[in-house]
Amino acid sequence: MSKRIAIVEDEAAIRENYADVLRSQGYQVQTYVDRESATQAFSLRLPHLVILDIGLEEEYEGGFILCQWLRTLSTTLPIIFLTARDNDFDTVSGLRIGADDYLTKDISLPHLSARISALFRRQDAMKEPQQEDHLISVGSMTIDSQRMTVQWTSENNESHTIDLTITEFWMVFALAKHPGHVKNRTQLMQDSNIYVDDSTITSHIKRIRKKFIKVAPLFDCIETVYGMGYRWNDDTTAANSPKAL
Amino acid sequence: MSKRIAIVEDEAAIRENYADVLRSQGYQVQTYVDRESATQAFSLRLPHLVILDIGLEEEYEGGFILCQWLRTLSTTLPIIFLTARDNDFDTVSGLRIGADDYLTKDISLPHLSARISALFRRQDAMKEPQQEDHLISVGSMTIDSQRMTVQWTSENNESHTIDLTITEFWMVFALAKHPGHVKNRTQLMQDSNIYVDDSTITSHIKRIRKKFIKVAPLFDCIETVYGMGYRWNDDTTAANSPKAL
DNA sequence: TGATATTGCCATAATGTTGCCACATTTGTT
DNA sequence: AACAAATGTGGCAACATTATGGCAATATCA
Repeated sequence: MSKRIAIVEDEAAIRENYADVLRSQGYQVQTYVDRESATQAFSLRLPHLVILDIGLEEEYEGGFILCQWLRTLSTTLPIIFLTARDNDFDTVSGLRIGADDYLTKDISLPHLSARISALFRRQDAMKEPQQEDHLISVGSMTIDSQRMTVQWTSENNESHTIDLTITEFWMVFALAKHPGHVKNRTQLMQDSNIYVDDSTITSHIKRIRKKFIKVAPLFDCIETVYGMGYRWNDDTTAANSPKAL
Repeated sequence: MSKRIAIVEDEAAIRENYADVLRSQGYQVQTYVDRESATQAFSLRLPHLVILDIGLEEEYEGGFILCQWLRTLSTTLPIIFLTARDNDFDTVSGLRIGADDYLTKDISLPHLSARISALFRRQDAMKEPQQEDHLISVGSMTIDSQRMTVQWTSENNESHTIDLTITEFWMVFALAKHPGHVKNRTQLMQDSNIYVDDSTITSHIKRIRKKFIKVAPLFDCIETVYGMGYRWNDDTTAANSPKAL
């Protein structure tokens, strides 16, 4: 699932040099010699980043044309010009046309690679800015109500997805929404939109615990409060809890 | 509503020069001399873009520190380093720290201004949903919403056209637009502009899957979420881990 | 117009989920 | 310690949802 980078450059030596370096950084790199082959490939599938030379063989401004055409396809695709020409006029034109960066070929490879990862960093950061609403984090657990998924991050920082059914999901949701608060069986039923026998709630809790323990053997966030119901104990809550029985 | 740009720079001449130029471009510009005053102002309200000098009076690396601090406040705020130092080491460090661009002070003003507007253009483009984009790539799939075509690129890098009907196309589009998000049957109906029996949605999914599997036998991007609906599982989405808050 | 493609829906099979029971275990009380 | 109440566990049947193949109705196109 690494990012795909496309390089459009007519000079073979430069092209392969950059391609090799980027491949060694873990990117998937495809190279194109002229505008035509690039156009053809891009209309089938867009890469995650395009690096363009301006002059392409006969086409003195082939890169510019390609950039403009790409921008009609996607307004968000990152485009970098990488060219021998070093003059403000070209730079400004390139940026105006919709490039995200404009670099000259005397750039060092670490520098290029740093700019690329900065561009990707920015893109990833922008991807989900307003996602906060659907995300609820409690201790090691993250609930996403849009994806309807629950993720558990273990101590070694690996994150596992807990595969819950709808009823189980709503029950975890109800418990985790107010960590430390005891919910009795009636409340849990209401929150999960079911009306059933008390024993059924017990069964659900049983299955939920089992699913969590499967990926986190030490899981004990669902505490049973004898005679009252259940309570979600996140790691921090447990530490701050004054009474231990 | 014009964008607010903050400049943090200790040399008065340079500071005012840039500020004037940017103001003439229609931006609201605030200037700060040292890290302390900038920190104070940013705590109250973040600008839309920050331009930083690295060396601030006594603080040789004040800009770096400020950048790191800003990144803890916002991962998306555009930050540009503008400095006299011209060496790769600083550039790469700056970009690593989370800057979006790193420019030297000998840059021409039109060039600077072009870079700023390119940065804003990118930000604005990412804010809007991909509605505008004709081409959307999700994992191995590329959707052309104008030509209403879907391409699938297999592992051996061959690309196949998936021949979908209009209804099927809208359904794939609706699912792939938010990879990982669960869509129930009602939502799918709305997105596909049809109002039919639930079972009909099941049938459509069946036919869509069949068509994908015909060219990609291992296709399993459409996951059924029992009792909730369907979800498009992009290869990259699965690896998405929850972020720390 | 006929030929073809698309669509909605049904019957049936396959699968996933839920509710609850019997029994074991724990907890709180006398 | 003895007891009653509450909870944990495994399992299973009932139920709900989805998958599949097929067919008729409708739409589309040559």
